[in-house]
Amino acid sequence: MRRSFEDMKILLRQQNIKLSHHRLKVLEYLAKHHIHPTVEQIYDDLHKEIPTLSKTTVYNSLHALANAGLVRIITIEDNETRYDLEVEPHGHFKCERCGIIFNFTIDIDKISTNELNHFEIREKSVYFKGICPTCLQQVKDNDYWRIGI
Amino acid sequence: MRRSFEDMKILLRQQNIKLSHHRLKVLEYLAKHHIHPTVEQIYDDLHKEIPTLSKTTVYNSLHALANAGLVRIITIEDNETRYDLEVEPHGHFKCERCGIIFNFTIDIDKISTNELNHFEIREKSVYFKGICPTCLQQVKDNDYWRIGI
DNA sequence: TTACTTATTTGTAATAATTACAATATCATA
DNA sequence: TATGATATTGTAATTATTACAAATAAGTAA
Ligand SMILES: [Mn+2]
Ligand SMILES: [Mn+2]
Ligand SMILES: [Zn+2]
Ligand SMILES: [Zn+2]
Repeated sequence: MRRSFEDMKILLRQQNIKLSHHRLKVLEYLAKHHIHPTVEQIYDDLHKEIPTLSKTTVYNSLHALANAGLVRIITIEDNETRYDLEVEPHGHFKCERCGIIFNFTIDIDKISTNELNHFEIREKSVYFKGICPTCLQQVKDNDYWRIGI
Repeated sequence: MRRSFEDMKILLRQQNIKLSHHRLKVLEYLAKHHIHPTVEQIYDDLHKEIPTLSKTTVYNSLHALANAGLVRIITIEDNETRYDLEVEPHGHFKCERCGIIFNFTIDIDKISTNELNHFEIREKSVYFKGICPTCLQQVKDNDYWRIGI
């Protein structure tokens, strides 16, 4: 249920957010790489293509896109913010060994919130941490258990 | 279902974590102030009592206590880490206006995780953002709606 | 107690992510 | 093409966290 690139352009136009070259490149990057990238990753990769791109512009673009509701900001670790084009509610699992962030579907409404009746909820986040299957296998092959991860 | 101070001391001794004066002060602070404080808050408040306390020690103590399983690290915003003595699973609601973080109970196991069957889950987090009842009222009294928050 | 060993604390410096801001470039429209 | 508004850049500032070595405190056994 991912939005098409054209739909996103329309959304941006509706909200009077200019479709500047760099913004579209950032958007395109997110659309191509569903890996919840960091600013660093986006900047490093795009910089190869667009040598004049600055990191500030990546930040600016992501904030503009987030305000427009096209991009979701994911905070799992306090030392890195990650960005996601998928704005439909879903959970995130971060592997503590390889760092990859996986999506998983959740029925967010099953989380009872009767205690929050008088709160206005604007955003819901669910994230898990642990070890992914690939890393579990590697860990089994070696004996890294001893060192904790 | 909060742990008693004595129980926590026993846990620390079991794990061979020394009950140093400063660590106990940090622990005591968390026990008295269930406000999910930042390092800054802990440091500022304790520093009045213990003028020789350094911020590094607050970080060290919190990490030691977290490793011992007595303290939970909460990452909601990427620019501030918060700490919680309550390690039983529960959700957090952060008010985007006043910044207060509220607890709420969740039945974490209701979140279906069949997609994560082959993952080893070590930690689950649920947090919401929005506006708390107090702020909603204040906002209604004024007309801050216009400015978005 | 004392001497010795080990862990903690301190203070400062380094790191790293993000933001602020002013100058410059680009875009949209007339 | 000219004009005004917005986007982008580059740099500097800010801020949270970590690294590290020296000083201090705590723990232990004689
Ligand atoms: Mn995602
Ligand atoms: Mn809590
Ligand atoms: Zn992994
Ligand atoms: Zn509030």
